[in-house]
Amino acid sequence: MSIPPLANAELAIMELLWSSESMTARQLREQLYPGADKAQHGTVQRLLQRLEDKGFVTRDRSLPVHLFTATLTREAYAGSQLESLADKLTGGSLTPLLTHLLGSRKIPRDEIAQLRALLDARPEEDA
Amino acid sequence: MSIPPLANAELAIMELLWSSESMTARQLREQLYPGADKAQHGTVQRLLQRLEDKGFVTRDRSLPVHLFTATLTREAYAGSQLESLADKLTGGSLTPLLTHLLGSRKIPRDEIAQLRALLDARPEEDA
DNA sequence: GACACCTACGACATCCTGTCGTAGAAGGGC
DNA sequence: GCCCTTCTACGACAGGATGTCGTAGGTGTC
Repeated sequence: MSIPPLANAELAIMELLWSSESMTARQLREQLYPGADKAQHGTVQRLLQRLEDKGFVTRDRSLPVHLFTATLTREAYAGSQLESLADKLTGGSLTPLLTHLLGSRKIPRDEIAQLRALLDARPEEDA
Repeated sequence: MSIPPLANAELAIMELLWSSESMTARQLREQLYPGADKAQHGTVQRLLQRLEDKGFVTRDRSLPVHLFTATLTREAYAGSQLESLADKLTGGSLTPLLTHLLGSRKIPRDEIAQLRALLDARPEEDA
């Protein structure tokens, strides 16, 4: 169930797919390599295929020009990576991760309010 | 300021250093490769040197047998990795990371209580 | 039929990681 | 003083992941 991490170029593609439902390889290439004339066709294609192999994107093969879509939301991916991090470093517990950040006050106040709201939205668990 | 991630073997060494102030290379080797007689000397030494190059450990060179110490606490490392994750995926904001986990109720109830306590311990930020 | 565009995929250079082997320095026992 | 053991320093290497490119082959349009 653990979702593998994405490398930079792969993540860049996912960012684009997350921002717009589905895209063709050409659209992706134009976004990622603006000045590219011919060469980077293969690069984008390769990255997309590897992302497909890893299960991060699906392609609609019924069209002559495939349409690529992300299978995970950014939130789901981010959440799974957070989970991996917690498993690897703090035995799955989130508290130690946040403790340090809160202690060094790197978290702005409105973030804290949001987090509190998140916790408050959960079902009650007293004692 | 971003702290690079650690690979598995490197992390294993850091785990040991985090658990006991400082250790010699021999102690580390005995923990990591219990049955090893001769070979893995170099491996541990190499890993330690690379960790030193990256700034994760310091060694006391004044002794004939060097003493290795972690320069970061586990919490600091974990926090920085969490920060990197947030920067890379959600523009530095933690809320989207936690939203998904909370929504899929992967967080046990006592964790939530701890998190709430963490937030409550912060200086008040009303409005 | 010719051309343009697409997909599929092999190949490659590069980097990182974990591993090992060897060379040299330092200390202890006799 | 000499030898043996243990340590450090570091070059070298295999494997995997990543990003890149090039080429072969299909499909559509004019």
